[in-house]
Amino acid sequence: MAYKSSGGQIDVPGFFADLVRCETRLYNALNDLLRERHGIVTSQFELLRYLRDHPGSRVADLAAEFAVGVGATSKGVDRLEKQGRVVRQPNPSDRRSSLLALTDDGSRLIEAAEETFTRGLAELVGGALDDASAAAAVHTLAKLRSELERRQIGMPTG
Amino acid sequence: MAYKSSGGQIDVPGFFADLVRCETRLYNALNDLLRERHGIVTSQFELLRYLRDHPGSRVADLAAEFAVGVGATSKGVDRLEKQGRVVRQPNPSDRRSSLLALTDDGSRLIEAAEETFTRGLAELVGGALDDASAAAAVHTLAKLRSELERRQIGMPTG
DNA sequence: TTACACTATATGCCGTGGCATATAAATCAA
DNA sequence: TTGATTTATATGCCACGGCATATAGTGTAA
Repeated sequence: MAYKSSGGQIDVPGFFADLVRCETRLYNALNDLLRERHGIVTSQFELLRYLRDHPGSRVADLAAEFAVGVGATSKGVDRLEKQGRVVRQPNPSDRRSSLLALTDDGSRLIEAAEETFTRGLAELVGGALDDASAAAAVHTLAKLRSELERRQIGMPTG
Repeated sequence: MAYKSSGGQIDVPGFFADLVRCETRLYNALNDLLRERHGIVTSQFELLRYLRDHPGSRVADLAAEFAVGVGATSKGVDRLEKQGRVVRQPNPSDRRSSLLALTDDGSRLIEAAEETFTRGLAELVGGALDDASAAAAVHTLAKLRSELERRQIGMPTG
């Protein structure tokens, strides 16, 4: 296990490897669950959930939140719009952009999918977050995230 | 920040969101660094490093390590082989598979790239892993990873 | 108003991964 | 040994993201 190196210093590459492997496996497993029961994948789940919680967002807002390129985000919205789950509404104060919102169908979908997501994730993570270190781990990851966001690290070009 | 919910229980969905966002941004930033200086991306870096540390691995070993489909892994090896960084050697005990190894060029590349990777990552993560919670976070993530691997969670179909 | 820079989004081409399938080889049953 | 099953990898088609570029709209300065 990647924990500490001999000197007691943190093994940062080992931490990164663990981070990536956990993310990959959880994402894959949640994809399977959500695809089977609701016909969406995790990235779409996250996008829909964000729109539910932040109606009227623009493409650029989604791109910044998820650290994904604006072009890719636009295409992702296209797909959800084509499926009738999201609508682009004209932005009265800037005609270059649209304000995004869920359709009724999208709203129903996200409510059902969130149930699947929350339960599934809890089961996947299981007891691994129950020990004394877990709260500290959650705190550290939140801190790392906000530092990366503050420094705008890892934002794709377009 | 996703830390704890009001009841003191861990906010697992919040933890997952932070995990994914950290992974995305770090991966993106490391892609930029490695692409600019060595012409590879992070997934290729990880594959080359694994082959350096586990020479004679097969495609299936890489797929299991990275929780990536076997087909995708095969294609990834194709690309690195085409670039002259990896070779497929006949497996004397099973002619269906090949034993993979780095070329001299691949060896030189991974040594140089590891320097970039390690320094870059340390700089990206910065002080976010220096506080008292950090060791606990590293420990928790390692534990979660080994649990997911033990339960074979998130392994793609093919 | 007109010209020019800037911004927000959309689109095209490419690389990469998932999944289904094909193929070859190994293993097993008889 | 032969035929059936399983295993390991490779390949084809599709979904999706990065990056470069195109297009439309905004803001600014003359």
